[in-house]
Amino acid sequence: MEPATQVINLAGDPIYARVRDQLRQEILGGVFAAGARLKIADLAGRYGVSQMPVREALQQLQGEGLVLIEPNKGARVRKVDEAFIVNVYEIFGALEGLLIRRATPLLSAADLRQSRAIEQAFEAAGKQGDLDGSLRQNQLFHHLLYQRAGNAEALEIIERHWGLIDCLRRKHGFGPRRIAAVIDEHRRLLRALEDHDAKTAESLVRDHCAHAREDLVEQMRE
Amino acid sequence: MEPATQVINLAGDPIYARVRDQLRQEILGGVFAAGARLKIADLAGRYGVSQMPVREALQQLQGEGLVLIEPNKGARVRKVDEAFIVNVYEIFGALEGLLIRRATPLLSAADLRQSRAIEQAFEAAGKQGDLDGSLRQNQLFHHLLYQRAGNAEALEIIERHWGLIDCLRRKHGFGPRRIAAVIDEHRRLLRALEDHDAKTAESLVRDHCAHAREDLVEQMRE
DNA sequence: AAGTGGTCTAGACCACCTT
DNA sequence: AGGTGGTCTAGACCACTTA
Repeated sequence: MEPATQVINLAGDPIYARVRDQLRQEILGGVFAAGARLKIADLAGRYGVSQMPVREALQQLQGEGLVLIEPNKGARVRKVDEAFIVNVYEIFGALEGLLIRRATPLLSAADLRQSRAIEQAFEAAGKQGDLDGSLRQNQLFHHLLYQRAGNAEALEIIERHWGLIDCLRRKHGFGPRRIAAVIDEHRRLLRALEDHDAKTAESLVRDHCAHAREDLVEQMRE
Repeated sequence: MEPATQVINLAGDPIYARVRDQLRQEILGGVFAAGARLKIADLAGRYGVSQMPVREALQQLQGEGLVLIEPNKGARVRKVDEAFIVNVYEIFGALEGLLIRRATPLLSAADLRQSRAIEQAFEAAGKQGDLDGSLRQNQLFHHLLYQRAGNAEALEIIERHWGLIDCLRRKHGFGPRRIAAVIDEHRRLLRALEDHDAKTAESLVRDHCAHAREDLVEQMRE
């Protein structure tokens, strides 16, 4: 437990953010068993910080669904198994479907042009096997479109869980044919958006989420 | 600003919970203007507590969408206007629709019996004009059904926003014919559930959310 | 260059569980 | 009653903004 990886404050962002990010990675990496107690004092010692930033990090991870806090009782690791991934992707499907449906009639020609540009950057990164670039461009692509729906609250919920899924993706990667499939799905989505066909766009996005989930679950099984 | 309502710790629950609940009520009650800075030191003084519980309360209210925090910048009140209410109810519609669809095939005879019993308690409270009882039974009714979907993460997101909507309901009440309409919608939902008709149940729940939103927005306009 | 206000630390306090 | 561990306080620290 004590071979702690010290948290160093290189950049100017708060310590609780670093603790949160590292703790997320360690939970997803299996350092803490499912259901294990996360004792604040232990974590504070482990990361070389005091208790408060740890508390804040735990609260934020609870918002992502990774951790469960009971008042006056403490925090536990929530099990990140297939059921959990399925749940998160079900939320994605429902909310991203909603957002794309609302966004479709509101997209300007400039929005569509920018989406195409980002999609091309995604394709370039994908073809080079640049996992990090792929994830970044992919998020940009979806974020731009969903933003136009004008539902900041729904977008926030999605983005809160996105970091978690990205973390798993970085660990497990994509399946051999998944990148090509994503490109195809993105292109079809762009076509539906250009036609202002909200219904098709919604069902494409829902399928997109379902396929992403299937691929991630499959990668995690290996 | 300083005629503070002291937070007293009557029961055994944490101070941050009380600060959170009172701050929520005050934000929704219009004590803090939309977009106003929420300075931690001010709030700490106002409630007679130190800064940390205020920070925690703000974090949780951010999870509900009521407050926006920027690291190293502070917290602001998010405007609770019609657009915000619409956004929250859109999230409800998407997620509750998902949960009832998943729950329908899994409901046991005992579940349905219990739902009917809660629904009858709701009707009794409604007919007596017991607003508090109505809200409580209504939440119990939905919670029981959604729980069976087995998506704890989605349920948590819904419940996190429920307190906020309840707070608005307590303030503005229901429209003259809304209680009767809710009873009708609940009964139709129960019938669909008994028929294990997930598709109908989902569309009933989505409509239910839309109608609830329309009524609340109308009540708030007065 | 000082001021404002968010963030962090150390330690006290207190709720809950065990004996 | 004692222990464990979550919660709270007071004040120091530091990031960001004004001039």
